[in-house]
Amino acid sequence: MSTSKVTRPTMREVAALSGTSLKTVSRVFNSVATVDPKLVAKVEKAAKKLNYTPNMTAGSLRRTDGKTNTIAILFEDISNPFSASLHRAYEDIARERGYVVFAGSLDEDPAHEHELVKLFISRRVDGLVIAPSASDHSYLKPEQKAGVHFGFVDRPPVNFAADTVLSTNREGSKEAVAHLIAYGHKRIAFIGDDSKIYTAKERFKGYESAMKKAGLTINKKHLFAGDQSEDALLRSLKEAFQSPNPPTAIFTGQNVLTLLAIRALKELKLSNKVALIGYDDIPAGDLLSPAISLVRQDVAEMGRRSAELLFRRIDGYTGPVVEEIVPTTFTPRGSGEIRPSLP
Amino acid sequence: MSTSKVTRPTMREVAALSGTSLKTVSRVFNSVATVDPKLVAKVEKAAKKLNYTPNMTAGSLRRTDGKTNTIAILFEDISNPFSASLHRAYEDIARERGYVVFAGSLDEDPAHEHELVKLFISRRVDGLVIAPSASDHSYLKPEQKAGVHFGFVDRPPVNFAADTVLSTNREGSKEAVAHLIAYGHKRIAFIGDDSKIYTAKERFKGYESAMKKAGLTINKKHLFAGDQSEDALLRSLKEAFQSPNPPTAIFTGQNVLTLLAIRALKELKLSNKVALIGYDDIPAGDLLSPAISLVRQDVAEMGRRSAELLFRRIDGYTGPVVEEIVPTTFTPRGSGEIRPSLP
DNA sequence: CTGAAAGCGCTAACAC
DNA sequence: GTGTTAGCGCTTTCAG
Repeated sequence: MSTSKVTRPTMREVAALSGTSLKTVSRVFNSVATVDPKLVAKVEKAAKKLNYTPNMTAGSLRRTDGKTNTIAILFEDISNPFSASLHRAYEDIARERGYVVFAGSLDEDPAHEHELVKLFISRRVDGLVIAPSASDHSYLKPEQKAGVHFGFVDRPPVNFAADTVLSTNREGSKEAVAHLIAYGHKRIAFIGDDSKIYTAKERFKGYESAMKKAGLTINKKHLFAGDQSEDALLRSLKEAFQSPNPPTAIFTGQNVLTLLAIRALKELKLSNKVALIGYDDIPAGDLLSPAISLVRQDVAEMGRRSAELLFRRIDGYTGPVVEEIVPTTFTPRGSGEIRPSLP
Repeated sequence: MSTSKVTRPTMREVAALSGTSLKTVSRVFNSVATVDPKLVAKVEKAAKKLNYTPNMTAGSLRRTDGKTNTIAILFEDISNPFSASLHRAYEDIARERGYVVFAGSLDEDPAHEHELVKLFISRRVDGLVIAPSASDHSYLKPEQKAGVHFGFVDRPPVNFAADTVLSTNREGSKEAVAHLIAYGHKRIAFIGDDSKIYTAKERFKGYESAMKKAGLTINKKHLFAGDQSEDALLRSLKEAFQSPNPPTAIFTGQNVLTLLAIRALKELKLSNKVALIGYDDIPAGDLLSPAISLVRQDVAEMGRRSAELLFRRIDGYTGPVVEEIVPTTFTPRGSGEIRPSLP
């Protein structure tokens, strides 16, 4: 299979056809004001005739600032709703500035992260936002020194300094669990992600701290890790509810786990008996019976803030690194307001 | 705000430090087998010391095939689950080949489409996949002639020829509506997107054809367009159900509209009285009461097929343009199996 | 206000 | 096997 060569007109050809010089064409396409309108017209006519499109990559190669007007975002999985919403926020801000955005999925794999960062840097992106899976980011230091701008979102970097946007993981979780306690619950189960993940750790700490503050002891049998298979988790959840002194409420540390808990309660016919609050929004959560009470993150705002911090760096700002915290909102909708039905 | 200059080592510097030539360094980084292992080691050592990263954009500028190892995808809204799933499918196939992907949202705006296409072409992407909002794609012809490869997904191009992947919009809708009819429904409402959109038109045709085949007349008062505000649609839906001879079933032509219908039925307390089938998957659809019957598209498969077609072109294939159709699956789950409760 | 020459970082072509 | 020279399409610099 022969590989078809791309043939495109160059500025030189536009210059030749319009009877001007290469540099004049360059000026026209860069909107330099001091070009004779007559020449502008000639150039534009020739460009149109040849269907000329400037080659930005060639331009940025020679340009003093070296900018490619390109950023990259690296998320756990670009197809999950959280990542997809973030992505859109970056796109919107990028577009305002004529920037274009690369996206890649990390799948919780540090090797993956390294590889993608390298790939994007070899394309000379101006900035890179990461919701990291690697647990050490010192490998980015030379890149940062070389002028690449970094930002972190959802999870902070380790051994590395860059602007970061997080949400109130711990406080939001604490508030939710305190809410359950206020409704009379004493045996509250926690389902969390792999505790290696920053957000999972923080959310657990929130749960722990609310329990401690209320003088409640945590039953280790009521702690579930989401790093096992769905089936296994579903099974052990059901088991817990069929044991003596079962939990009367559940707090889930992430949206996929919330869906899992809903499924388990539904199968056990306990949906209206056991209270449930989930961290993170789930689609159609208000249409379920009962409607699901949630700790919601303002994902769009996180993206916007993070994008703005990144572009500020790209624009040359060299002030100290900042960490911004976007507040979560507790949204009672029914499932979190069920009172304990067991002693 | 001064713009910080990016300073990166070049092949020339690596050559100098390693005591070899520019070309040897190039060979090492392109894994040319015929380089003396001793020189390879020297080059690699120097590269590491300088933290050298090859500049792919400079490389593709000079390279004969001109490839940038970059593709772009243009979807309605990258944050919606359909687009996000497609996106992931392209990413996975792109990654296998060292390709990287740009993504952009069109927001049903042809001007937007033009602008983004231009932006991506100026970055010299090797291929471009569009789920189009423009109604005329003849503007792409010169680009195609110049060597850019195009693909279409979800909706076909107009006045333009390129590989296209669609799903069985019409047949899938027809099957769903026939299913409702088989359950005894005669007054079936249709909620569809703006009829300017290809998929909306096709899905309506499927509905129409099932109704016709069963000898049923379509009541225009039971046809709803999704191009109005959510509130307005919700209001007119409720009105229809409070009029004489209300619909006993609903078929919705898209996932957002399905959610809207669920909400309306819930507010009217008709969830268990009126049948509902939606086109497209909705998250947590199996957790609702009743669980929602759906016409599901195999989004990942659509993405995969489309990506493969695109890369085949990028690899030099010049055969005739193809249109591939990915079948939908009707999934009964409860809401579509409710029998008419009214005469 | 316009243009000619140089060169961004790399690969192609051809020498050695 | 290795190095030299030219040049991809553009912007910069500087002379006119």
